[in-house]
Amino acid sequence: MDDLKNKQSGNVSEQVILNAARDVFMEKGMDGARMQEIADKAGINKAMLHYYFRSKEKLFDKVFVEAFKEFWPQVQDALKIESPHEALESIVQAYIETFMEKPYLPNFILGELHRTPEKFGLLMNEVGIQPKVIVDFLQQQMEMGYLKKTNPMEMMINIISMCVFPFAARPLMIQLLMKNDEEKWNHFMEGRKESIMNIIKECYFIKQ
Amino acid sequence: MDDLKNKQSGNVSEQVILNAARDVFMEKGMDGARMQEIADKAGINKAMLHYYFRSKEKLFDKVFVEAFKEFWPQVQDALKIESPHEALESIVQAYIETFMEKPYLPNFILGELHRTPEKFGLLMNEVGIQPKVIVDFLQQQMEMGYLKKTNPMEMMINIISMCVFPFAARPLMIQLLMKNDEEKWNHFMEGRKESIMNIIKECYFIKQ
DNA sequence: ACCGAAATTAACCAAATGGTTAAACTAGAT
DNA sequence: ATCTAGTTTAACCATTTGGTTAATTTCGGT
Repeated sequence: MDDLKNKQSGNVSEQVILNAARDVFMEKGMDGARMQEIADKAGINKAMLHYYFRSKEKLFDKVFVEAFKEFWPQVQDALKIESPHEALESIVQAYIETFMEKPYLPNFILGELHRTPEKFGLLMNEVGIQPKVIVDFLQQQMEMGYLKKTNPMEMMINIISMCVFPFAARPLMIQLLMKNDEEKWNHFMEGRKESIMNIIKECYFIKQ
Repeated sequence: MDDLKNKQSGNVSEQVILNAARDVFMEKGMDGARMQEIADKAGINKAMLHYYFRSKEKLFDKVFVEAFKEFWPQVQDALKIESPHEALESIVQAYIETFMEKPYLPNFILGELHRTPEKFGLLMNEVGIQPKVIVDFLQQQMEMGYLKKTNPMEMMINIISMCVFPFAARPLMIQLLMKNDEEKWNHFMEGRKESIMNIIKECYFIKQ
């Protein structure tokens, strides 16, 4: 009856809760999420949520940090590549592929960012995020003559904008541009990896 | 004592409520907003909200449609200009300037978009929004040889992404890139009107 | 001065919601 | 078998929240 309930090992339940919490928080945001819904999705009693994570806010923070940790390293790793072309290609790929797998993530982060901007800085530190690494990387490449000399911050914002914004506007795009065909959107985003690289090449790489 | 209370004229109170509701909904979103806070900000009794707008949802919808109506026409008007260069410049300006005045608007819209994607299509119709007009415009210009022949949808997404995304990520940018200096961010966005145009020119205009 | 309709308020209500508690259960150690 | 510490649950609680009601006020028209 109570099929695969894993009693003995406490940390299993903890992970079950975190998974359920991630799903619900990602979809509804902090304000829209309900502890009961998380408990239901985890298949446990609501009191367990508080037993493992004291409060809704604590649970949310854990989910938030975990989500962030899941995607930022991929961006950071991309910068370890020497060739600027490959590095930028990796960044574009990291953003688009990570978010293709977790389409709710961008809006989740952006929403939370507006809800509690103060808390955000602290959490960023905890995860060790420093957008300056991208700016610095671009600046270096410019100074070494591998990229056109422009404003590196502007360049970073442009690249991230083109990668991330479509995810933020995804439901709108699917409805109004893709005639409700999700697959069409996925296909579009697949192609964008290359098409964004073309823009980057045309605008930022030195033609020879 | 009760200074400038405007009793008799119903539509005045109605507008007072709508203004307060706009402020609160924009900042907190539908889920985070509280009817009491709206009433307080409007300086009236909570029951008045329901007297004029039946329910929270009805009030929210009104605010949402009104907000949308406020900015979309500016985008649409920009397309009436013949010269593609000036038209695109107007679009970039319309987005950036509108959102500079209402920095919460993008996140408000994007958040709602994820909360109730279904409702969104209906509201879009009510306001008369049709992103296809931009795509069509670009396609025309390409066929007439004024713009490079590329995927017009992709081009539109790129332009809108570069214009709008920084607003969605505004608190993050201010904290991590601007050292909490909001004015610096405003200055950055001022400059972006031109810098985005440069990208557009380089990638999409035909060089002669 | 008075009437009636619209506007406004205080008090109230039911449901939802985050959180708590005390008791019961589980499993490994002795 | 029993003890104990960690786990799980049902029932409960206080507060919040959207919404309602009935009475009162306001004000233009007569």
